[in-house]
Amino acid sequence: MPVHNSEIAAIFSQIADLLEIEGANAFRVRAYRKAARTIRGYPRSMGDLLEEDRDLTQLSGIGNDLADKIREIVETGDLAQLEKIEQRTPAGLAKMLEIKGLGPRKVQRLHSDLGITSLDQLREAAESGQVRELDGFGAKSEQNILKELERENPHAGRTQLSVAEETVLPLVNYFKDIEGVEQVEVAGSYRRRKETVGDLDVLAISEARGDTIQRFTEYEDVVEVISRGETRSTAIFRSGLQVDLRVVHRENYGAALFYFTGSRDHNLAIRRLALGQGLKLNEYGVFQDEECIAGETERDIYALFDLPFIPPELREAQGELAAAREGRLPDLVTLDDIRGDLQMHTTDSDGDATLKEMAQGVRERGYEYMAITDHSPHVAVTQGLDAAGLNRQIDEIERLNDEMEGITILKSIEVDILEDGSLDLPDDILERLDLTVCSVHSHFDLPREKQTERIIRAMDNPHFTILAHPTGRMIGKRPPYEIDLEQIMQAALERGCFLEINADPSRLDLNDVQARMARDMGLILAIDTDAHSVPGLAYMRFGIDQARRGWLEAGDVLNTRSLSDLRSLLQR
DNA sequence: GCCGTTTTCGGCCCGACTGTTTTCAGTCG
Repeated sequence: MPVHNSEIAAIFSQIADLLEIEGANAFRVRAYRKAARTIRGYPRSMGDLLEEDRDLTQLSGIGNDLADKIREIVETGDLAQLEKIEQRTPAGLAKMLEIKGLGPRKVQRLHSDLGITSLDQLREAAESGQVRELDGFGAKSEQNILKELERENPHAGRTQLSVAEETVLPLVNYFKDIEGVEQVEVAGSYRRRKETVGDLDVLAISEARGDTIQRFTEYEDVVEVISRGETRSTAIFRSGLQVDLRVVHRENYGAALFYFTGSRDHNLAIRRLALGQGLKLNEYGVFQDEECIAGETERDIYALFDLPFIPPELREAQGELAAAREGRLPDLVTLDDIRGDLQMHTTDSDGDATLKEMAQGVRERGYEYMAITDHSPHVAVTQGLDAAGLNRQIDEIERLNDEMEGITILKSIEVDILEDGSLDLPDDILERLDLTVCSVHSHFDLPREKQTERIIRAMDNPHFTILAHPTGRMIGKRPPYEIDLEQIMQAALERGCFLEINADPSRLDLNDVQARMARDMGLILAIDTDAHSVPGLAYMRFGIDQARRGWLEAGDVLNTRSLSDLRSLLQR
């Protein structure tokens, strides 16, 4: 059973938590956390890298020590060091860190003074009033612990970007109407357009800071105010999301925006540059001694270090600084570059709108072309099209193409890749199509090698065009199936096939890291909405976000091509 | 535990807010 990167990362995170509770060197703790982040976000499995005899110390934050530990976990599924630590410091203590207000020092005190090792014991101690007697604790912190234990993990997990938008866009509008508020922007991972956000960081320029904070805490969606100071406030919203507001002066706005956009690692890298030049960088600006020498715009800050503006989507400490320094930042794809949408459904299978309604919807978005991709019969619940149904649809598309101006409808199908790698419809009907979008909707649990072979065998079919939602993952709901993506991408390159970034915000598949891997290999990706309704066509922008996070330029995207260029690329 | 245009040793980000204090430690982002 191969060990997943996420499992290795979880072991390192656990070690970091327990070491921190023990009071270990904070930088050692940080090293484990950084390694966990690197491994969790790495596109290929550590096991594969080791099998290829690759040097793991090339990875950011991995030295000889941690490389050995990764090897041990891959080979044995476990790490002896962790078991040793857990003998001293019970694993349950790490769980207590998840309670807001409890950090390593307080958890350590609960353990050493009261012998608490689990959340249940913590609850008992708090209920019996023992906690308030401890040094550094009081009645309020005891109350807080009980309250946090009552919550059913409202903060646990991350929220889909599209869902977070529903909370934050009305808030931004609310601020725009408040007198004295000059500007409002959402920073954090939201601005970096990460597929999920933990909390929301809202930044406002106002000279009436106290008043702005006050209005924030009165906002109709706020159910609980966690903190309220002179420059910032934190509140829980009805959706369960935590929103942090910072109110700053105009002259500090760029520094604050930079600081709160992150990522943390990107900020640290820039801060190191500052330190190297004898400067200090904080959320108020860049300081030479006491004098602020930049801070009003982000551009000013980057310029101070001879760097161009780095788009937020790239600020993940994944080589963007080196690229910026060497003048090879990508010219990222934008929504305006998109000329068509190559996956969508109609009432002929499981869509809500008719073919004509979808065509009108696409035309209104200003695209030149679109592909209709209803399901094939194998996905029985969607009432997919059999050969006869598809033939009828093809005729209708031809009629519509004659009738409608300003849009070209391409004939296509989302055809199932069956367990043995064959496609769900016969070649003589696939031949009539302009392209196919091929996907896995069954047998998700095949072993990795089998699943990979299945998909590559499907690509051997000359009618195979685009591999749709290549990993099958649903954000927060379903993990990706086991495949060797690099091998699949290589196979696609060799056969003139394409992979998709599915723009549905609950899929976003390929993800950012995988999209970048494709780009690095020279593979062209399609960004498709997979819309099942006319409003669903608007999902394109989430796909663009993900593509930008994957460093894609317009040339890396299939559906930025003109129709005639597209047609020639579709010839295998 | 990592890392190196200042370093193979000695650095490793820093300010706001809360609660428990009586001048500050701990937590958070």
